Amino acid sequence: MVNFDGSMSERNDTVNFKQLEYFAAVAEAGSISGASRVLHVAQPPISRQLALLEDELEATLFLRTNKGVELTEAGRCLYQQSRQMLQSLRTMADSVRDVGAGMRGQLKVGIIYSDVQIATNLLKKYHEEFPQVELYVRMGSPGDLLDDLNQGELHALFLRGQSERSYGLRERVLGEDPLELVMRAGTDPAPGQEAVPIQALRDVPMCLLRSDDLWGYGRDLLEECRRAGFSPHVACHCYDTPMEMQMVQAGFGVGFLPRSVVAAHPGSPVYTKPVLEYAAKSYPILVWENDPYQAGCVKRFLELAERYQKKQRHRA
Amino acid sequence: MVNFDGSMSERNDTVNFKQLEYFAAVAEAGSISGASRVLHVAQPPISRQLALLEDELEATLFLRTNKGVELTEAGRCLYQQSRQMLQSLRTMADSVRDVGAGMRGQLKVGIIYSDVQIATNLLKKYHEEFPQVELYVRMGSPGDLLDDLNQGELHALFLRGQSERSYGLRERVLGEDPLELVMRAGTDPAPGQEAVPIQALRDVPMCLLRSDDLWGYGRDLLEECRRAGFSPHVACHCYDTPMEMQMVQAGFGVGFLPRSVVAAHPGSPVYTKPVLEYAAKSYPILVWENDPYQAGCVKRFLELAERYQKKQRHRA
DNA sequence: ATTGACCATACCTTTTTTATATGGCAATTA
DNA sequence: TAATTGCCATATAAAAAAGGTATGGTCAAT
Repeated sequence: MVNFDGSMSERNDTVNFKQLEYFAAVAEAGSISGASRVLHVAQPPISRQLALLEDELEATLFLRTNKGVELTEAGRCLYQQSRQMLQSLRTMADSVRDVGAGMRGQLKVGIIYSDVQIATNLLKKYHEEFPQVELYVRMGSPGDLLDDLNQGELHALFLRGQSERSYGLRERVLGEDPLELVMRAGTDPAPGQEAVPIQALRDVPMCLLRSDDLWGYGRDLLEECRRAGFSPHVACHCYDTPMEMQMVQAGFGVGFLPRSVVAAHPGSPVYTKPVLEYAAKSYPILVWENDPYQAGCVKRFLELAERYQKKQRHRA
Repeated sequence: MVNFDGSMSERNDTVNFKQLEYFAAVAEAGSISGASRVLHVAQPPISRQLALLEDELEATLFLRTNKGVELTEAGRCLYQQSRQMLQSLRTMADSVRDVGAGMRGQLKVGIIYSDVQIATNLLKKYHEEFPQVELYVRMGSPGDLLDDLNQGELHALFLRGQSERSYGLRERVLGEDPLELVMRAGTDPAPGQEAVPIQALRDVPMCLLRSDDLWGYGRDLLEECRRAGFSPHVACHCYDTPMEMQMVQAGFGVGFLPRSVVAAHPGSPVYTKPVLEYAAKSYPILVWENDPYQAGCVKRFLELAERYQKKQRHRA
């Protein structure tokens, strides 16, 4: 059949994967009828698709003999390449499926210093379940991390919340952690005692997180002191938690931090004591964007966090 | 539509090339309707193929918004890979087309020493016209080369034929070359003369190709000498032409070779003279298998050889 | 409130693919 | 020599897939 413009009326405008599959099966079976048995497809369709492929490629791919077919040079050239191609097609499909299911992908989380322990615990569990997901972790101040979250550079943050305080985002409380005074021998305001009476802080220099960021652990303590009739001297305003630890350790004064932060430094000369009259708590929370369409691996991570929290609650 | 076993009745069993093309177009256009304008296909079919692809890959590839679509993580994963895939599919098709047309592939030829010049001339022309074909050339004795040809390790041979002698294969005479005596000053049987009378060979030692191979150039000369009433002394039977050249040059005796072989060594002390009464000729021939199905590049080469021969004939 | 741009669905038509039936060819077998 | 067998190609009708048109829903901008 020839069109009025002289061109053959084959409307097969590009090579089809099905044709490549048939072709490869024929090449491997050594005959069309053999391939038809393998593919569970009748012989004529394969014959036809092969002919279409040959038309499309303007080359004879097989020598037809009376006991099968044999690859020509062009056929061998196609066979080598089509095997790779079919292979990478399957690989591609699998990897997309994995990404869709959250088995593969990228998970980017931000962590504040106080949450390093709980975050790494949770991420460890996550990694055991989804080892193919690439983890990106960064540490920073709550403000910086929230900026990155808003710009979509991070998927979730480990922060601290004051009970029900909210960031206008989705969040989940992961646990609780008493806030305690941090000190070392020599700066202990109540040596030998289990807890420190708040009045003992009256003339003690303090090292606190600056409270002009989102909030520092010290702000509520200072307010509590004012209610108790005095305003302690803040010897040092720290921009971050590890620095506060260092200053306390260096003897600048008494700090005020979640107990777990100090507990994470076994062997350190620094230790904590509660304030006798003031049982404040800090809540590690996981914060994420209120995106109705999260990447699969982020979903899986948030689900894991939910299970984790449920378990913690039952334990308590 | 759900089958009785609970599975969805989608019969789309593998990713389709067309689906990838549509997908890539949508990703690039940023909207389905945009892609439909680019592809000259209505919007609903693209929408449908996209849905099929998403079903097949068990992943949402695009976020549908009211002003277009946006790639999800799985979509980005697919896009990166599908671009490469589409690209290499086209490359593959082109390369197969090239092989089919004889523009690309492998051409393996065997050459006997006497034919080096004519062979390299012809191969040079071929290479200029088909620079992408990889050439494989080997030199050897006619017997070895014919073995390789029969085993399919070589596509064509440059040999010498005695006028109408045949190898049971296809062959084409490429030219003609007078057979002459080879000598140097000191072994010249007729110094100062243009041609050597055959009787002058009576007591001259000769260096000839051994004649137990397919045939040596010397065999017919020896017969001619016997007809002339004498049998010359063969000082040295040479297994190959270059060795004969060396022996002649070393002064072992007089050789008998195609003139062009000696002419290819300008500056050599060796030169040729015809036998006065005996004007034998050697014919460079191209020999190939009588294969009804030659690789494209071999066909092109044989066609070139035909044109070359025609031109030579016209010239003569 | 209306319009416009977009995507999804329903439905019908066209194209493509498949399966069945059949014929030709070459090699093996009776 | 004739028959059989296994192979591929072609013709044709049925099934499947893809395309086109019409239409409805949603959201944002007018």
